[in-house]
Amino acid sequence: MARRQEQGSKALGEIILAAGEEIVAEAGLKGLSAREIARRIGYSPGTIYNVFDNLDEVVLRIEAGVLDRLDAELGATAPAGRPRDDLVRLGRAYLAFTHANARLWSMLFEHTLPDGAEIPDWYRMRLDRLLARVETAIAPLFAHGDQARIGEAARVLWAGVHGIASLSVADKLTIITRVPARDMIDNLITNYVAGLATSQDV
Amino acid sequence: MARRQEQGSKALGEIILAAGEEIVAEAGLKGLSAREIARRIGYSPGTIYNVFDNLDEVVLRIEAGVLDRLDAELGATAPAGRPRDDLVRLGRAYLAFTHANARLWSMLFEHTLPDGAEIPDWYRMRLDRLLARVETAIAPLFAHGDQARIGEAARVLWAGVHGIASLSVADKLTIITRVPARDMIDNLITNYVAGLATSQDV
DNA sequence: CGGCCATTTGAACATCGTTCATGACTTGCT
DNA sequence: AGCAAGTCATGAACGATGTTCAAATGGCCG
Repeated sequence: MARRQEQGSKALGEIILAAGEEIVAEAGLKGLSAREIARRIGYSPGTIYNVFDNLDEVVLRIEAGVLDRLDAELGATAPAGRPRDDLVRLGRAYLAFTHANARLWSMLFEHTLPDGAEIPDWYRMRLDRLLARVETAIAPLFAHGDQARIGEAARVLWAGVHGIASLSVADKLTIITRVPARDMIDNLITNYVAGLATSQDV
Repeated sequence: MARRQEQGSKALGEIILAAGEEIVAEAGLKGLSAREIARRIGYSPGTIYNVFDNLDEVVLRIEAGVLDRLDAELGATAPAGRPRDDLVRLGRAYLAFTHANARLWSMLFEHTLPDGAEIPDWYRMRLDRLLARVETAIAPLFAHGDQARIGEAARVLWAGVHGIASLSVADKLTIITRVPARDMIDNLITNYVAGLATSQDV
């Protein structure tokens, strides 16, 4: 059998990625396998390796799609120039996304490349794009053009929010009186920004 | 062949865990397999299942050992009653540990339990023990006995530090001018604590 | 109609987690 | 001492996995 390609008008690669994403959303990264993808799309396992080098590449590309969707959702909240509020909006949107896409989002951190492998540029660019949103929101707190400090603060805060969301989704951060992750993120952002204000001025 | 148990004076379970930890330290969670453990300790794969229910249990117990070691290292830095300094000391010790034990520590977050499974109590207790250290260090910033707020702040800060260390080890947080994770953690703690001071008082 | 060639296959290899009937040994009792 | 009971370890077996690649297929062009 050959020449099937045109079936859905979508390229085979996209069909594979769509099926893969579906699997991860349903069963987590552990449920993903070349054979399961093949089963769903009605191809044989070998076919996947005609399109991608290996499963890691498939995973990485699914992740890229997730990052794109996250970026799109964050884009819905336009910064208004008030750092705390803008950052809280971003943080909440981020948290909402991680909960609405828990398994897909967990994948980004459960998955690790084999030893030698490097994170591809097109992946790193997507991370930077997300960070740029945080930088934009936080920038008013710093002297104009102090890009180094802005970049650091954005990464610190972003990583912090990520840590909360991460531990929260994995349920590794419970407290007797279950404080919602949302409150924790508000707490982090509010206090961090307040702290910045004591040392830094517009 | 039976009755080998006493060989190293250590119980078989401990031998398995030691071998497992060695494997993860060398090759990461992906390198761990029942068969590889068996190979190293000179037993057959089946033996491991006489001691543990499944590999997840082995992993969880290795993780518990790592948490114990981390706790021991954090214990070396006794709090002096100055929150910012105490917290920075904790944060740096934490970061140092994660870098000295990168693969073992990454395991804690790469590994996820199958769908139904719950995190065991003896595991959760170890997390709480770590958090208690942060609570102790941060407590002076709050009104005596305000345990709820102390608990929340400790978790917020701890998760934040975790996020930085996590993204840093995974190399997912680079900035043009590579800011060291150590500076980022100092930055987070300093500003968060300063922010707390503006709203909260002793 | 014939042949080229991109596309797809599926068997094959080495690995994995897990189970469990079988066997080998120790121990304790008579 | 001899035997039974009980403990511990085995390793083959099952159904999975990622990955490779020679072979088979079928659409297209001449």
